[in-house]
Amino acid sequence: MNILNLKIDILKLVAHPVRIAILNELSKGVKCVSDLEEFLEVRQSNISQHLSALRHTEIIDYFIDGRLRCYFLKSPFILDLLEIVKKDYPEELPGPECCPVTKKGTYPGDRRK
Amino acid sequence: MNILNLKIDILKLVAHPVRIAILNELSKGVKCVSDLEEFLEVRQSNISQHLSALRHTEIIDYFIDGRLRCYFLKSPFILDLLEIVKKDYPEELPGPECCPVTKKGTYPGDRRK
DNA sequence: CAAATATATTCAAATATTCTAATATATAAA
DNA sequence: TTTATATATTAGAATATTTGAATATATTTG
Repeated sequence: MNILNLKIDILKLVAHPVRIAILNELSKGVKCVSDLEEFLEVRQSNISQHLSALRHTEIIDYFIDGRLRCYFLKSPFILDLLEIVKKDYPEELPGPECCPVTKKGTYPGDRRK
Repeated sequence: MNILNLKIDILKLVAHPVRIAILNELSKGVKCVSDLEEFLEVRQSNISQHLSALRHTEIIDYFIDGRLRCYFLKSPFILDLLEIVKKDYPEELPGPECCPVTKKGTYPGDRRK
């Protein structure tokens, strides 16, 4: 698998409310599954399923302390991603000038005869 | 819809090889659908479907020149996203110290008795 | 060792996504 | 005004994702 496709798989995983909440929590530090259960309103097995998916893409890893599995973030890409997800974007991009009512404008390429 | 869910929907859309290729192309400038057809190996109707999805989430917009629809990027979030997708991440995050073989470590929270 | 706790896995149903084929629409050219 | 070109929409099949329920596994405690 090439790098782009790997990133696409990661984006797909992050694009889920429960998984993004898990990742956001792990970005603050090590958490065990019970910690996550405390603030996620989904069943335990479902949390484990999401953690499993995140593990398989090497986004997270864990160590064991007794019967606790302690998860932590492994991917620096995720930190950058979480950051722009939290960032506020009040403005649209400037964009090419075109009439906002008729949506008419001039194509800049060479396809026009 | 709140801001987080909007961003999640956007991530879901970006997490697709054809759509990310389209967005990457639009990040370089205005392109009409035929321009996109030229380097995407999918059928025209499929490209239109992807463009439609991107329009509905307000990621892109278009203007019309004759029979050409000229698409352009509207969302600054996408520019930041494309940038980190292209960025190289050679290192893993440092992570908590734990034995890489046994995966044993010490839970930092207060759940341990 | 038995019971309790923490977590993972499997399976199946429900739901969502993706793609192709067919067709529709709008503009321009002949 | 017929025809060609550019693009969009719809419908349906194929595929993938998500979740809950049930169950399995490992560790600790009594």
